[in-house]
Amino acid sequence: MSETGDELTDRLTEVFDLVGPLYRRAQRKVEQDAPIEGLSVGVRAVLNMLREHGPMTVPQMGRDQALSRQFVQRTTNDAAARGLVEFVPNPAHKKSSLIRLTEAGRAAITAVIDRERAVLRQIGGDLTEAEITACLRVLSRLLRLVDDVDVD
Amino acid sequence: MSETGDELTDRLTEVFDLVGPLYRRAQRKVEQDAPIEGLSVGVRAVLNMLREHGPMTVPQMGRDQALSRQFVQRTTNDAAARGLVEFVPNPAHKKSSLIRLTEAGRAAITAVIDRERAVLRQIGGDLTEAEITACLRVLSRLLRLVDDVDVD
DNA sequence: AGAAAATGACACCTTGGTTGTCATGAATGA
DNA sequence: TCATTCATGACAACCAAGGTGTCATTTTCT
Repeated sequence: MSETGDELTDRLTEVFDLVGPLYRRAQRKVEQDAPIEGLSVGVRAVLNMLREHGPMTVPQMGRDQALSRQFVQRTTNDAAARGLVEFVPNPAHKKSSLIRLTEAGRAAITAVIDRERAVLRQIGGDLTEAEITACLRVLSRLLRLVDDVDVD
Repeated sequence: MSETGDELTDRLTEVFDLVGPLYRRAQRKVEQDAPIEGLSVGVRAVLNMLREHGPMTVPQMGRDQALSRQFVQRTTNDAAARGLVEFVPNPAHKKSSLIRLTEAGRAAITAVIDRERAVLRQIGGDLTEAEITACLRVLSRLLRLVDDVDVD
């Protein structure tokens, strides 16, 4: 094993290696948990964005999550077909309407999030505020690093 | 937004929300970076496991990364076809051979990792050892939490 | 007003990853 | 020891996440 760099870099690599398994297992966990509401991970992501940021347009969501515009579009249309979101006229843009959560959509995403939070809470006690803050900072930095990949 | 829980849980949710985009963008970054060596993310993962743990069997790798046995098998066969890994007889198990990096395989994965490390190093300076340690701890906890999902 | 960019619709494709089945080789317990 | 059960590998079918390409319409910019 060549000693090319500093210790920190090694540790960062470890972080990266953790993200993969975590993402995959979490995804399975979610889709194994969510079928009651029938939300795919895509729909879940859209609903969650709307829940946090309020109404947004499709391209906005795509940029926000580094997903292709078309993918978000499809997902959004799907969510709309299920009555989870609705298109409201965008004063600033005739063609590109704002996407807003319906009551059903809000109920669905809230239920999912609450269930996830319940699970998260079980382990939260063991971790300190500072640790989580640090984690967020590290992940944000990593995210910003790979952020220049532009899609669409 | 219902105030159902503690602050910590909220922050953990944030962590989770960061893992998704990070995984996706990193994956794209890797596959956009790695084509020189021609490694898919699957092959990359296999080679990296072998690089860190030494020779292992396919099922071992699957369990380690929470991937289905068959997926790892396919990926491994692919890697073998490209001469990146080789099957060495397993004294403890006639049917299940150990998978070992070839010289070419080691060279390939080393090159990839080194390039990644170079990128990582750019931002490493901004983060402290303690922060990364905390991040690793948090992610590990999360990983353990969703760990009971068994595949295959 | 005209050119360039943004949006939506639609179709196609790639690929990461799983599931199922079957045959064979390994472990286990009566 | 033998029968049963479990682990492994091969092969195929399948699914879903997500991207790409194209075209028509709408917006924006100069």
